[in-house]
Amino acid sequence: MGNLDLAKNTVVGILKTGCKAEEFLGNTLKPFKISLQQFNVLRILRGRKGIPANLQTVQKRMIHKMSNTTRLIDKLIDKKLVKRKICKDNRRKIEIFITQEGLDLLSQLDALIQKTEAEILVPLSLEEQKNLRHLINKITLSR
Amino acid sequence: MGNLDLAKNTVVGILKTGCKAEEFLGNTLKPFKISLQQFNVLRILRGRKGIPANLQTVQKRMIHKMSNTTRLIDKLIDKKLVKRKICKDNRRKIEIFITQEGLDLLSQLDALIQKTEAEILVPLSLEEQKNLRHLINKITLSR
DNA sequence: CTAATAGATTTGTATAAACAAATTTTGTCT
DNA sequence: AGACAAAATTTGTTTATACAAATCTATTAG
Repeated sequence: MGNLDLAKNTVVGILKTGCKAEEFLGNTLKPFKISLQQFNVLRILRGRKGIPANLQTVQKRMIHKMSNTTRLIDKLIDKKLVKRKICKDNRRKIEIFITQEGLDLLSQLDALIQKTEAEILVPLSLEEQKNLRHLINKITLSR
Repeated sequence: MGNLDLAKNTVVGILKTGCKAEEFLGNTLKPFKISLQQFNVLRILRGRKGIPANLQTVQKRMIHKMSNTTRLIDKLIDKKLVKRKICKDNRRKIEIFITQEGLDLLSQLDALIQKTEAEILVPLSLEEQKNLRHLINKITLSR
């Protein structure tokens, strides 16, 4: 393959791969009635191990930078997967926690998601996966 | 970097890179009031060089597999960038063409998009870009 | 302490997408 | 030709997203 349209082909490939990953992960999550974005927020909150997060913190770590995190959290609260808590003491910004129900759901999903990730990457050897991760990190970490 | 969470990190990286590309391209297109998906459909139609496409054909080549291509095309028709044509002769499926206005818009966008693609890939050398394209193709072409 | 300001969060509204069902078209068989 | 089955397209409805404006919180200056 030549490199006449290298950048174009590469970018289109990036988009397609992203779509494929979203599709696969979305399908895995569908039976559990949560979206990929909601799932990622849950994982962010779990990663904080009890330390509360405010909206801003969550937003910064989100993969999909959407303009409206409030409503996404609202959805998770409706599903009892997340709690909003207001510290009356210092009236700080609202703090967000994952509930036990949320943690349970995540631990149920962990294996399934891992399987899906493997499915997405099955065309690549371990060496190739490392290589891909390295190249991709160069792109995403260069903000 | 270890490979304990290799698959997970790689997939998250894929998602992030995809989002970054969508963001950059979307921002480039914003002043022109068309979405990335609409832009890609226009490019698909241009690529057919006058040969009409039916919905199915377009849908198959689309990067973002969405459930409703009809309305996306409707939007493009509203903007006069695309035409729907019905061959009365054989009553075939509806055929879709890009208009001159659509072609003009694309040729206006070509340079800008090329610049944006370069921007996205700027952290990578040419060799790395080729490498990335190769790895990514393995993933997307393995359906 | 109060006002002003900047930053964070929420709300309102318009637009787009997902999903399912209905309609239309195409191909095949009798 | 007519009827059925399969595929393609459209439409209705619900849900999610984008964007802008409004509200609220905390911080700083007077």
